[in-house]
Amino acid sequence: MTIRTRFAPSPTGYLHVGGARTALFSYLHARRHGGTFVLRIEDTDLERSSRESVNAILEGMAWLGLDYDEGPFAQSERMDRYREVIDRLLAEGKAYHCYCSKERLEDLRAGQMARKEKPRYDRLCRHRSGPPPEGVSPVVRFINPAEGSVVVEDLVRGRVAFANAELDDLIIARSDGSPTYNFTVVVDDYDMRITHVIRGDDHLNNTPRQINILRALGAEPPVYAHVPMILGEDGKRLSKRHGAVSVTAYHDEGYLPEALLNYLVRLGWSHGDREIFTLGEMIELFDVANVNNSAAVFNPAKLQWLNQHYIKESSAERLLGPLGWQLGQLGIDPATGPELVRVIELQRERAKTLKEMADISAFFYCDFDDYEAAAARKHLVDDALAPLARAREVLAELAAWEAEAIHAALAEVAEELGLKLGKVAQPLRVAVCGRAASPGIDVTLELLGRETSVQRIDRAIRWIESGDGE
RNA sequence: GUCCCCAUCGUCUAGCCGGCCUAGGACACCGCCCUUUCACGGCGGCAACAGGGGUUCGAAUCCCCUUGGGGACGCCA
Repeated sequence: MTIRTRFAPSPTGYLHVGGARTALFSYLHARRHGGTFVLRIEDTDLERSSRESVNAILEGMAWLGLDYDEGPFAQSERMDRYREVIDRLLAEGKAYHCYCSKERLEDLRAGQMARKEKPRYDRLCRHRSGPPPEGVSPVVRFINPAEGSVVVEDLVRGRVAFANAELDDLIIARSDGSPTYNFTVVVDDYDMRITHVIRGDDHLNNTPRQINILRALGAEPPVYAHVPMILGEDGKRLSKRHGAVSVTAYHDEGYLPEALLNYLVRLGWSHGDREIFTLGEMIELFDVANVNNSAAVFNPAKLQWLNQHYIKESSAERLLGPLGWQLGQLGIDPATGPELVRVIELQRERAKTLKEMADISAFFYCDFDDYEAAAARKHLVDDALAPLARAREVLAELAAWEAEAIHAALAEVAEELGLKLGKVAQPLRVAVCGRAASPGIDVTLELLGRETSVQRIDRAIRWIESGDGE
């Protein structure tokens, strides 16, 4: 039998890193075994679902490169099918109408909590006789076995047993007739012939209910694998207040999808001491059975390290698109300055994100407004006037405008003035970049071009002379 | 509260079918080196088996309890 996995997000927001990780695991499991990866949109809650969220999820998946073989299927388009199965369960006496009001249900719950019991439906309507109450649209409840237990043989958790006595008759259709989550999941996984359900830990408790429904339908349950949750730094479930959690936010912040994927796969899974995996390597090595069983704290610093790693390892061509996009966000058109590939080669080891790379490379393409305060205070001082002026003269006359010649010229200026190279290079750097950090001053000047370099040196000299730094 | 799950450095983890562990790697952090700045790189350092009982010649590894954390308990998914 060929393996079929699925990712089934509900479109109530953006693709979350937690969701992305379960998607990745499901994807890897399918790919690893030459199976099929299905994408299903769980939008039975029309109130909270939106088209924008669906698009955001699709975009996130595409950016990460998690391609699916079937779907996206929308549950909202399968309502007839759910209705059909509900009717069948009703007809077979495996489900019943419940007329209990929300108020009664709330009171019931409150009373049980007060008695330190687990809140569950008391099955009043299951044993109700006589004509149905007037004017009440009932919900449909599934008849859960009252005794015995359900054993889940979970691929990551191992054997987990739940007593049926802990479960109640859950609602499978609302009073408006629409089906609920635990029911649609079951019907879909069944209809779509899903063999392996890989999902978040938070669904482990739903599993026995789903298995019971599956059995009532005469179906064999799939294999389950419940992967641990991702927590924030405070140990609480990861959410927006922990910072960026949506996949697109990471794109916007200048992360490479390969870095996010690599980070995510190492959250709960490992292969010896290895840290770096390409998607292809993950497919080759990943095994859900090796997924950890404890929750993991999301660590942005490590993600950043991986991102920097991939920035360093990628070809300059690979970074062209993403960096161009970042520059565009700054209102810069890369065509107006030095060749982007050359800039990338100079900056790739100096940035943890592409956004940062755009920030520190902007000066190549447009004039900056102000000098970085600390840098100017330290380097654009009276003592810098002489080296700046001399460097300006020499550079303006330089025969060949290329790094080697520039370096030689600056070294000569330093020697001539009896200064260390740093005393020449640093003021120059601040003059042309606006900050005290940049690639080597020689290549920086080369890429910037003679005209711009000289202009900016003049500007710095005027700035010092006018005492703007005082 | 009830049920379910989890528990190795600050974080991700290796180890987990017991001895090779004076517990390994990575991130972060701290030093040193390289150096025209910032990075990169190199070298070194700090730092953990939650606690208590068992089982055993021997436990991070197996069992139990405690504690701590997470999750579920909805006409949300």
